Amino acid sequence: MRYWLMKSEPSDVSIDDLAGFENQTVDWYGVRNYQARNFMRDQMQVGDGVLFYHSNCDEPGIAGIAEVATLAYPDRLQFIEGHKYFDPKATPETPRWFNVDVKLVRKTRLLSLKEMRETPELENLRILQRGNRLSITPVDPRDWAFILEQLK
DNA sequence: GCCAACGTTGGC
DNA sequence: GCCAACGTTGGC
Repeated sequence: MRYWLMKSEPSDVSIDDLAGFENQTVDWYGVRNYQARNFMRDQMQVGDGVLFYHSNCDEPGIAGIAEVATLAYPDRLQFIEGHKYFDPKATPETPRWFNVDVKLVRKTRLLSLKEMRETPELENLRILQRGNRLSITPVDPRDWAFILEQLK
């Protein structure tokens, strides 16, 4: 059992969008970074905890709790010619990009990036490190427990 | 394998 | 819209 922070732009998929989806689940499409892909493909297990983070928006921060709902499988968008996420080097036989499904557990209050930065207990959180851009990062179990406490 | 040029991310 | 930080590409 591991814990993750996963960024989503709310203009693409927000926590409220997720709540409205069938089974409150979304396929985590569009990851085109090898490190983030490897986390999904090689490490994620069904039931892993997810902090659902709103990025590139007015109020960046953690907006809800979710969980990994499937093992990783090929991202279907890599095969769709003309699509933003099309990858000409990927084939169904040798897919390059993978995604898991993510299911909502519950929407929470917004734990803003600002508040996280002001919380000394969270200083080691990957998302707060300088220059961090990875859209998927592991979360230490103690950080997970601390954050869940803040979101009660 | 090096590294300059370019593209992307994402907070501000 | 700016731009720092980082990742990728491709010539050599």
